[in-house]
Amino acid sequence: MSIREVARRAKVSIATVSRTLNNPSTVDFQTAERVRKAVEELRYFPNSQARSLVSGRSRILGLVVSDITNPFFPELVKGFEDIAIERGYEIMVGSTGYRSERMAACVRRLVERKVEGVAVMTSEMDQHLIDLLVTRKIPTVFLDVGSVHQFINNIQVDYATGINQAVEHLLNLGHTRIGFISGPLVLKSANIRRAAFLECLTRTGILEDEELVAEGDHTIDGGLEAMTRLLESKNPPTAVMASNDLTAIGAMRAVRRKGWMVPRDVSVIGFDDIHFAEFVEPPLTTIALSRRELAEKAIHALLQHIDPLRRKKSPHGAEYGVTPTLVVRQSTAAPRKRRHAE
Amino acid sequence: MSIREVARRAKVSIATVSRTLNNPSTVDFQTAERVRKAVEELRYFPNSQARSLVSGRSRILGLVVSDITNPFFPELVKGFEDIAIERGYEIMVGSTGYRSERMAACVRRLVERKVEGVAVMTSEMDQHLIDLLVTRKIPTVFLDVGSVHQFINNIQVDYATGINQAVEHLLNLGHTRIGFISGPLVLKSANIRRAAFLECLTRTGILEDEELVAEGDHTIDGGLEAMTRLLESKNPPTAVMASNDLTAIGAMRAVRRKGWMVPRDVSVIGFDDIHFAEFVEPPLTTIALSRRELAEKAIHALLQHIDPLRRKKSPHGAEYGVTPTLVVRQSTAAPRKRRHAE
DNA sequence: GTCTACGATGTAAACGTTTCCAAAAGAATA
DNA sequence: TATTCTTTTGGAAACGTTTACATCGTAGAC
Repeated sequence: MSIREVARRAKVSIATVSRTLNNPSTVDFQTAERVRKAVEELRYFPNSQARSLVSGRSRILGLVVSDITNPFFPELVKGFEDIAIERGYEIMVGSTGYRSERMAACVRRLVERKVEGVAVMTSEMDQHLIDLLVTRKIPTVFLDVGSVHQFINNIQVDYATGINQAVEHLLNLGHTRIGFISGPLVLKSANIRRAAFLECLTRTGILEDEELVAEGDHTIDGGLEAMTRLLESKNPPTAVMASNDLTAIGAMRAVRRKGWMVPRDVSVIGFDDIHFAEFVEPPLTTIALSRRELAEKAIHALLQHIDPLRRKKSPHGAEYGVTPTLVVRQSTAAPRKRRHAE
Repeated sequence: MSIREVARRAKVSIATVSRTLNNPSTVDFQTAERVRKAVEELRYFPNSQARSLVSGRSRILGLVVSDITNPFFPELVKGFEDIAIERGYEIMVGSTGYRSERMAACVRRLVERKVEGVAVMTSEMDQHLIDLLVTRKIPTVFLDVGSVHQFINNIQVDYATGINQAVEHLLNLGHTRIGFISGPLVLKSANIRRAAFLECLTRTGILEDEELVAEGDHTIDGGLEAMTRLLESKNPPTAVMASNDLTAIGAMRAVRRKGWMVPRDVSVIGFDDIHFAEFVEPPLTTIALSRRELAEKAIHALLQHIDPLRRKKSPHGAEYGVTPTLVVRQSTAAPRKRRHAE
C-alpha cells in the first residue's frame, strides 16, 4: 500500500524507493530494478497528496469557465487537458455559471487544493478574488479582461484583425448596411467584443445607424429575438455580424422565420467557429477563435511562472495575443436588391 | 499561512483551531469566535492535501468520459459537478479519447489522487483497470457496460422503452420501412444501442431488410455517409432512426443533399436529445436521455458506498435504471407516396 | 599504505493537518 | 469535603511522502 511496503519487499530503505521513483540516476541500477519489481508486484501507486504536501507542488492547474455547456468551452477544456497532461499536470475545472458566488467558491476550492496556476477563461473576476490568488503567488492568466501584473497574465484576442477581415469580406460582396448583434452588455467580455465591432464598422464608415445594432445574450434564442427586432426596421441590414456563433445561428433562424433566406436576403457572420458552425444550414461564415491556441497560450503563460518560481526568480506577468481569422462558408453572399421592407 | 499561525494569533493550540473548523460544537463559543476572527484576518485556507492525507478522505470524485467535445458530455459534466459540489465533493474529469492507454493513464491519475469514487461514463474498461479500482475498494459506477459487483454499480439505460415509443410514433404516422444507423460497432456501447434498436424493430415485424441498417460512427459526417448509402438502395426507408443525435443530424444533411426534404420525404429520429437537437432545421425528433438524471444516479450510487464505508459496512454494488423518452419535434411526419428511388 | 572523493544507501526531519489521549478546571453528586 | 463527571483545552502521534544530512564502502591519487 505505501512506500514502506515496497521498501521492505525490495529490502531497501524508503528513501531509496523514493529516489528510484523520482531520480533513478542516483541509485544503483540493480537496486533500482529490484525496487521497480517490487512496485510492480505490489501494484504500488504513490499517494500524490503526501507527495505534494512535502514537495509543495500539487501539479494541478485550475481552469475556470463560465459554463461548460456553452459549446465554446468543451474544446478549450479538451485542449487544456491534453496539454496539461503532456506537461505532467492535471487540471481541475470549475464552472461559475456567471454567478459571482460560484466563482468565489470555485477559486476557494482551487486555492485549498493548492493549484499551481489558474486560467480564468470567463468574464471578469472580483478584485478580492484576484488578490487572494496574487497574495498566494498563484500565477493566473485571464482572457481579455486581465490587467498584467506580477503573477497576472492576459491573453488578448486581436478582435480588430478578425473583424476587419469579415467587414472587408462583406464590403467586397457589396454590402453597405451591416448590422451587429452583441452579447449581454452586463458582461465585460461582451462589451469588449461589441466595442471592437463598432469601432471597426464606424472606421470603415459603414455604421451610422443606431438601428443596426441590437443586444443579444450569446444564446440562440437571444440571437433570434435580436435579429427579429433588426428585421422589423424599415430598412433592415443586408448583412449582420454576431458576437458569437450561437447568436448568429439564432439570427439565421429569425431570417428564415420571416420567410427570407440566408444568404440570399441577409448574410450572417458569426464569431468563435464552434464545431457546429460547420454543420448548420447554411454552413456559417464565422471568425474563428482557436480554442486550442488559447489553451496553449494559457498553459504556456502559467508554466512560465511555475518553473522559474522554483528557481526563486518569478517573472512578471505578460500579455499574449491570439488572432482570430475569418472562415468563409455559405452564410454570406452578395446582397440582393430590395425595394422595401416587405 | 498554516494552522499554526492561526493558533498563535488566537492564542490557542492547533488542535483547537482544527476543532473550530471541523467540529465547532466541541469548543467554547468565545474561543471559537476568537479562532474564526484569526482565520478571517489571516485569510487562512486549510490545505486540503494535508487534510486528506491524515483523514484518508480526499473528497474528490472522478469522472471519466470519452470526449468532452462530444455534445453529449458537457451537460453530464455540468450535472455531475453541480451535484458533487452540493454534497461537498469536487470532481476530476478525464477524457479518454476512446484510447485505452489514455483510459489507463486517467485511472492511474485518479487512483493516485485518491478519489473516493469513479464514474465511468464511456465505453467499456479493461478488466485490469477495474481490478485496480476494486482492490483499492474504490466505488465505481458504469454506464450500460458494468457488471454489478462489490464496489461496482451500473446504470442501465432502458433503451427498449424509449425506442418503442419512437417506433410506435413512426408506425402511427404510417411508416413501414424504418431504417437504423448505428454507432461504430467496435464500441460495446454502440452495439448495445444497436441491439436494442434491432430487437425492437424486428419484434414489431418492421425490419426484415438488411439494407435498412447501416453503420455510422456517432459523428455528423458518419451519419451523412451512412444515410447516403441507405438512400442509394432501390427502395430506401421512409424513416430512419439513429444511434445518436449527431448521426441523425448528418442523416438529415444527406437527405437534403439528395434534394429531398425532412420530414416530407424521410423522417429522422435521433437519440440523446443534445441541446442542439432543438435548434437544427427542422428541429429534431429524438429520444431524450437525461444527463442530469444520469449524473444524479451516478453520484447517488457512489455516495451510497462512501458514507457507509466509514461505518465499516460497505454495501454491495447496485443496478440503477434510467428511462429515455421520446421528444417529438419536426423531423418526423407521415410518409409520402413514392414510386421509385428517383 | 594513507588520504580524498565519490557513489550508494540509510536515518530522520520536515510538510499541515486530524484525532486520540491526557490534563485541568469546574460542576454536580454523594 | 471528597469524589466523580463534564467541558474545554493542549500535547503528540499519526498520515505517506521528499530530501538534507550522515554513513559507509570502495576506488583513485599521491
